[in-house]
Amino acid sequence: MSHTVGVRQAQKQQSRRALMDAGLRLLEDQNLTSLGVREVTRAAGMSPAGFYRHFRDMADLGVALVEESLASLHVLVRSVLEGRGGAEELIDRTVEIIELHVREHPAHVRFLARERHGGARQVREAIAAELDRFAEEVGAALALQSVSGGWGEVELRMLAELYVGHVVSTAAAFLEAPADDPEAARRVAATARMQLRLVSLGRRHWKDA
Amino acid sequence: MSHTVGVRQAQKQQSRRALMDAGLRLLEDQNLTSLGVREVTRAAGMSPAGFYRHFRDMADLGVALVEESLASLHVLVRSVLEGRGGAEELIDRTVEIIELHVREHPAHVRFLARERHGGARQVREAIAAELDRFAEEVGAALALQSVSGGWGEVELRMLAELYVGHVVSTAAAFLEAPADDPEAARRVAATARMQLRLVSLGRRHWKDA
DNA sequence: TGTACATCAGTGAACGCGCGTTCACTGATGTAC
DNA sequence: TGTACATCAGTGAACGCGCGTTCACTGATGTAC
Repeated sequence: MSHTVGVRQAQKQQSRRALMDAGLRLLEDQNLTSLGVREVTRAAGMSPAGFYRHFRDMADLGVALVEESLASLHVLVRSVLEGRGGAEELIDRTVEIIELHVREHPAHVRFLARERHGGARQVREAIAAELDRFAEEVGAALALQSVSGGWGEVELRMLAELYVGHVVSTAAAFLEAPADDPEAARRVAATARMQLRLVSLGRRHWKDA
Repeated sequence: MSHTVGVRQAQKQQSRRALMDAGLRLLEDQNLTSLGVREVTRAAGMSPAGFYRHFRDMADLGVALVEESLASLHVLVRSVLEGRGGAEELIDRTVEIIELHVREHPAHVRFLARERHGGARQVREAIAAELDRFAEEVGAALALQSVSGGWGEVELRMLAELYVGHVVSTAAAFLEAPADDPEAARRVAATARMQLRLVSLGRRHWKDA
């Protein structure tokens, strides 16, 4: 047998998960600033005092949720950037991945959209910092593409931010599409693809001007 | 003298304003769902019970704030759309107007950004409906431009949504730029202008493809 | 393997507090004559 | 203009309630020998 963590530590991990899962579920209908310690522990089947064995306060749990949510987003960004193929295929694939991500992690996406401009500074800053890192990563990937020949750092960054902003908008739009209306999701996808195509055209002619 | 409203009605109006102003101020640091009746009335210099002479509950006050915030946004959208001149001038003017608006109504803009994906459904829906109307308005204006010759309804709508999304992102970016760092605001403006230029290029070549 | 002690995740009771909402009221404003 | 009554925005007290946080505790798990 390989090394296993102690039973006690494993149980603690499990309780922490229960708290985070309960929090994430409750945050589908409310903001972090109005989420209560008793509310979360009740939903997680734990006594109120137990909360403090895991988190200093609610903002602390919020930051933990940011990390988790962004880790899953990171996977999305990477898989988009690693894509090979022509511009059209890349665009189709990107939109597909966004839609899939929203469908598989709706609570995470909703949490990020909600708290990105929410009331808890720590959480807001954690999200902003991570989105910034994404823009950097995207910028580095764009630099490698032949379409970006002769582009300066500032231009690459501006384009990267345009893309990141677009991903955020599109994810939010998928989230708002009612689950019982597949047509709405299809419209969101079609719009996102066209918008990416238009941006792609702009890129190709940027150095003509 | 022309007809004046009664003294009583004018005083009531004033109290309502005091409540909305106090609410807007308090909402700079927190979400609507965590804003309290007692908190707002305290800040407005009124007894808690007085609140109910003006609003049914907090969400009701929230909706009133949405209407006010979007009325001021509407002015922004119209003044952008009415602009005449070449593409470059239009872009410069648009970004200037966004920056000015954010600087003059920071609390309104912050409120909209925060509650757009916030916890109160009524408020969220009020904002979404109004942003939709903006997109429609922008689409109608785009249809009149010569660059859009031969564009279908769906294409115009997709472009309008791209623009509205960009305005929202840019406004949020201006908001996040520290007030004591004019260089940060200048960077946001420069990025926004470049992005609009890139989109503009994409538009011009859309029908070539 | 067994024993004696240490650790610490989770408990349950207790605290003081501010909350939302209701109620009968007050007194300035409005209205009818 | 003056008088008598109606309206109603805002008050202040009261209610029951759930909140966040603390505390000494319990008992399962971990560790040293």
